[in-house]
Amino acid sequence: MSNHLRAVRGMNDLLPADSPLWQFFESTLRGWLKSYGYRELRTPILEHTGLFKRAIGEVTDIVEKEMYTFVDELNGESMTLRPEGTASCVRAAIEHNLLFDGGKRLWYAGPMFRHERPQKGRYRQFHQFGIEALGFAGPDLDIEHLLMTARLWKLLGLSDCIHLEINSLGGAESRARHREKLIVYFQAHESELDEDAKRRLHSNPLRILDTKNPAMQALVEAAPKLMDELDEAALAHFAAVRRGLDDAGIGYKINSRLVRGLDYYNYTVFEWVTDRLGAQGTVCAGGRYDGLVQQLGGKAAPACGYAMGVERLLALLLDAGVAPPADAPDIYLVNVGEAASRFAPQAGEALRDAGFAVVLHGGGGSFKSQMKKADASGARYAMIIGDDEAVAGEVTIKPLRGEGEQQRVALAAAADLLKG
RNA sequence: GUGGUGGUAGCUCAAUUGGUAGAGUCCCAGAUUGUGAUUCUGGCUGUUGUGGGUUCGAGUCCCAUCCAUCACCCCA
Repeated sequence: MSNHLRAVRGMNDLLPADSPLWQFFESTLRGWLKSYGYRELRTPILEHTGLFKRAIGEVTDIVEKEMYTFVDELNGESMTLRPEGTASCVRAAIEHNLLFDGGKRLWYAGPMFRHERPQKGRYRQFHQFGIEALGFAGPDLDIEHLLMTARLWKLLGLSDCIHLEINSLGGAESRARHREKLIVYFQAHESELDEDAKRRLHSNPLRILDTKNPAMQALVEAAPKLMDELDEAALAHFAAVRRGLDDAGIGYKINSRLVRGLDYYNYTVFEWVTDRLGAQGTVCAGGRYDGLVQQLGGKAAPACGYAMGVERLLALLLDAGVAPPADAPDIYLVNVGEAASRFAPQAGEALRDAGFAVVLHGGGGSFKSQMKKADASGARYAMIIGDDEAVAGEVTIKPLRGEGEQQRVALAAAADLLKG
């Protein structure tokens, strides 16, 4: 541990002791996704830098200072490790004409990369799971996404600690109008702005609304509201989304300051947040991005989607005391002696043929130490083979967990004995 | 990227005003020469995150650096 070889900062090893929780999470997701008819899309982890600049927005923090961008020395191209999943999905959908016969429901999962200062729930390589519904207009897919996430929290047992916040950003014209009014408003109060706000005044005035500075709360409260700029279509869309939530009995809070960090969003945006993870409380977030497909060179198509942070959800599961059982074989095969060590692999294969998970003791050792390993493995049964069993073609089966006597039987009868 | 706190055995932690680094657990062996999980006995494990400095002497004080953590920032 004291040597100089370490993982890169902010990038973590996932150890065998951690993987049962990941596997529980992933298998829960697979069943849930299937129940909504979503299909997996896998894209490369590396893309041309231009994709993210165009999709996410040149002046966002992600593009300005958080991307792992480098020049491929072999051909001079600028490459970027993906900081999020939506851009790649849309790129792939356009490239392969996935929308030629109508809308598509897609999901993806995998590592994303952002060069941020690590803290709990925020890593430089982190994992996202996300959904994109491409080619669907109208509020029905927005509603579907909110209902399905609510169902997932229930499946995971997290409903009590996650709550929903929604907002509508309206269309591009509304946002442009609002932006101008904001700039005028904040310029009139420039002396009251803090450093961050001054910096954002022209680059991203919407984000000033998000400030946590208590001294600016009153100023922000009185700022022009985006909601006042929404046109009829946007208001109707938002009303329909809210009605869908009401119909489903899902509680939510309208947060007029909720703005997403990526430029491509319009209309509905939402975040599922928790108060149990400190500053990194957003566990799932997304919204509608009707302009992105066309913006990236495809035929215009409406779309919406969301992503969730896997590490954050796993932290919540851990916090909630969810602990899937560790991996354990059905049978641990103890073998002592030369004849036994030749017979043991055959016995192992025979039991695997019958569907059992069998760990063969390796590396020799005394009978006693092998029994200790058998117990520590978590196996339900120890299968014991000594030289006398081996010569007779028999095995001794000893239950390690419950009651029951050990029995010695012919190998051919062992599977039936264990099943009965 | 900015500021605060912290790093001692695989794990959880201890070490009086600077005086040769310790316990539990884990692991290994034995008590029981073919029977685990309990008990008893014995044993192994460290460049005190790393590199410098002050000092007769540094886990302890100083500087730098790395990592973690909390907040900011950002966002999943």
